[in-house]
Amino acid sequence: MNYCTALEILGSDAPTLHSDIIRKVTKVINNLLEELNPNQRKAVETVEGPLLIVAGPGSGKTRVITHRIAHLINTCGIPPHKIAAVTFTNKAAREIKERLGAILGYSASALTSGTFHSFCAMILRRDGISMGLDRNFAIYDDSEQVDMIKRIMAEIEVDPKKYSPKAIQAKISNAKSQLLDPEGFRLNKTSEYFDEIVLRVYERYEQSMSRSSALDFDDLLMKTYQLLKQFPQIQDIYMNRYLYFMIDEFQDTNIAQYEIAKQLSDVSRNICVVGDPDQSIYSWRNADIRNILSFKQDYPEAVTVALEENYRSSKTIVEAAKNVISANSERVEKELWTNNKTGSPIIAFEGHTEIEEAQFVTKEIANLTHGFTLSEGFRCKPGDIAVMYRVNAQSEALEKELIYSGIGYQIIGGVEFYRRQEIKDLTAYMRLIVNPHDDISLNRVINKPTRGVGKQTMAIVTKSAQDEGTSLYTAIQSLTSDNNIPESLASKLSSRAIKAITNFESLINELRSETQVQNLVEFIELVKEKTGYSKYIRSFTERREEREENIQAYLNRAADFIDLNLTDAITSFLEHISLVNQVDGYDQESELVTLITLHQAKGLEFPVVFMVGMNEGLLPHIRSIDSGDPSEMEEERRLCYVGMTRAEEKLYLLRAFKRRTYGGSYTFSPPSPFLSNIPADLMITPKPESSKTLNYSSVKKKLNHPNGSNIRESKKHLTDSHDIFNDGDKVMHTVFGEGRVISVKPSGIDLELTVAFEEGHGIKRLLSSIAPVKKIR
DNA sequence: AGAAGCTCATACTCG
DNA sequence: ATGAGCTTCT
Repeated sequence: MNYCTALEILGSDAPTLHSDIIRKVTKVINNLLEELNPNQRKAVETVEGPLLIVAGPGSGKTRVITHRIAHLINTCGIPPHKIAAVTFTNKAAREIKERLGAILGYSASALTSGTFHSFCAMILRRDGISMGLDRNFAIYDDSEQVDMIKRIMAEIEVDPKKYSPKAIQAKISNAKSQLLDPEGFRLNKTSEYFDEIVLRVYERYEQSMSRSSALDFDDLLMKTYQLLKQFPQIQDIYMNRYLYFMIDEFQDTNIAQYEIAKQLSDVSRNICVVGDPDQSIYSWRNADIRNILSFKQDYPEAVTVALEENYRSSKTIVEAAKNVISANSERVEKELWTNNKTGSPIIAFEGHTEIEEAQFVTKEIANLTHGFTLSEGFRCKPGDIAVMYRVNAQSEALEKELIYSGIGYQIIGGVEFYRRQEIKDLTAYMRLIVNPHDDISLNRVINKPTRGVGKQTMAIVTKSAQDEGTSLYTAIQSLTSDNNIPESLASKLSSRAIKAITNFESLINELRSETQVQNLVEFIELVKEKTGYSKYIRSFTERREEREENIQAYLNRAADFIDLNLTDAITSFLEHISLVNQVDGYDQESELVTLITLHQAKGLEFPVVFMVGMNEGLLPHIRSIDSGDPSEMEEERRLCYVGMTRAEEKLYLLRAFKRRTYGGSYTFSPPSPFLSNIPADLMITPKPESSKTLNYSSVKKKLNHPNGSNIRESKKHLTDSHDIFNDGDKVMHTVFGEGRVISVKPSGIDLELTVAFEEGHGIKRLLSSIAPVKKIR
């Protein structure tokens, strides 16, 4: 391998800066020089027959996967197109291809790599027609699934207040993940009445989805399974196509995914699964950890290789993470060790509120990137730092502080781009053009902008579609055709309404037969104009710029598909919209601090990791606590483990003494119980400085006036002559012992203190003049 | 038909 | 705090 080859491999995204080139090339060459340890080598060289690789965090899993594929191609002479590697994210798939290219010296584009969902979508677009699927099927995400369920509940008169549509969606999704169609669900359901309701909805749901030529995420899997099962000749094609099948993140696959993998490797039995039970964090998405046990049963001859040496993290971090995960009881004991140096201690800090927590993060980031830090000598770039949290809402306080301090960040997820209103609207138009029977999309845009198609009209159209068992589009067609019989539902429509829906029908048909424009971007522009959506957006006063920016960003993304012919471009673009996930947007080369949820952080690594919200109620999340299900608590612990093991050199575990729940009041927030599993000698706790609390309104001021003065307000709760009590003060009560002040508010001439006491005394309200309470330290 | 205003439940992790 | 979904007003 020389520089020239390396540059070729870097291909289209080749950096322009010389130093960047040197850095990238050095990286590529280093990959080649990487040595495999004996177990890694065994995993790479075991190519025939079933193989289970149990890979701890940072144990070189991706390296093993790519080297194994390279070994198959280079040493065993297997053509790349005979190999499939299924990963958890599209990003991971891309990474495998890139790294493989670096090893091989040429791009192995013939290799099939992607997520299960994209892999299945491909199979269904190609061969689903055998089972009656429309080639142009729409893919519904969970919110569209819920929309559909609500429609059905209205139709069969089930009260959505009594039975939550979301809960029904979850049940249906769960059934599908286990390959249970409505009949299968009927045989497996409990005797609870709720299950009876779910069954009724499920049956009708399937009909409506089919009328809309739509598949949900679970359908992509279940229909693929059914297709391969019902049509052995199709299974044959794929079975012989993929002689080597690899699954990454196996601990987070569901039953349907595993069954498909088995179908595809039925002949060769060359199935290699890679996973770590300790990093299983998606059971709520129906991932089934039992797949690992099933694998051993289904393939008794399977070779198991354990990768236990961690190359990623310091001894301190590995030790701490091990102690946290060891407290799980539903767990197979597993080794994890590292030869890395001890490194710096974990830094634990409790902020007074989440704002102070965020301030600590911000200040520490500034220190780290400028060379002055709590642990001496450590320096890094903003791009080396990630801040991780349990729920997206936690990013708010962080963002405000980061903006305030002028630190650039990239946020992964949040309100996902493709889930924004205007983006969904435009996408609905695009989908409707490809597949006019898509009821959910039609419903979404038929009156956006307003076209005189109101609730009344849609109720009649819907009724007609239900009566005839057709899509809304078909119903509109028949209601607007000349030869409808007088006593039909059409007679209930005013001539104005008939005209309105006729116009919409022609609009869609016109766009469907559009042949003037040649590329996707021009086409979307055309759709925007012809549907009146452009004008509609301009008519907004609220968030107008943001909406327009979003649409511009949409067009920019569409530009990636500009080289394809229009039909292919639309299909690929829509597929992309449905199947990309949030982590796919993560830019590894970015020089910005990364804000990310713990779930999304799986598979990533950073020199410096801040985990914020190490509080009971957040991690573990209150829902898992409330569920009373011990296995949910264990999953929260695994989530904590995943977060900790992302860190290479420095790990911060931060919490807040009290947190704002939502919008309103603050609640006392105990430390996460997981913290107590970390040996004290691995952690240091910096003393909080005399803190000035930056409140939100001052940040807002700052944001609105970027050149305005640096207003930092300190929040004082006390103005009169009593003893000074502030939020966060430690106090001693003669009966309840030590506690901490949560809030202080005036009560007449007195002060009412809300104090959280230790040792089970809980939260008490006290009057400062009466209660035997004294400030300590 | 459609906008404005109201109440009410809802508030995690996501391909 | 926010939005879905309902009611009322124009």
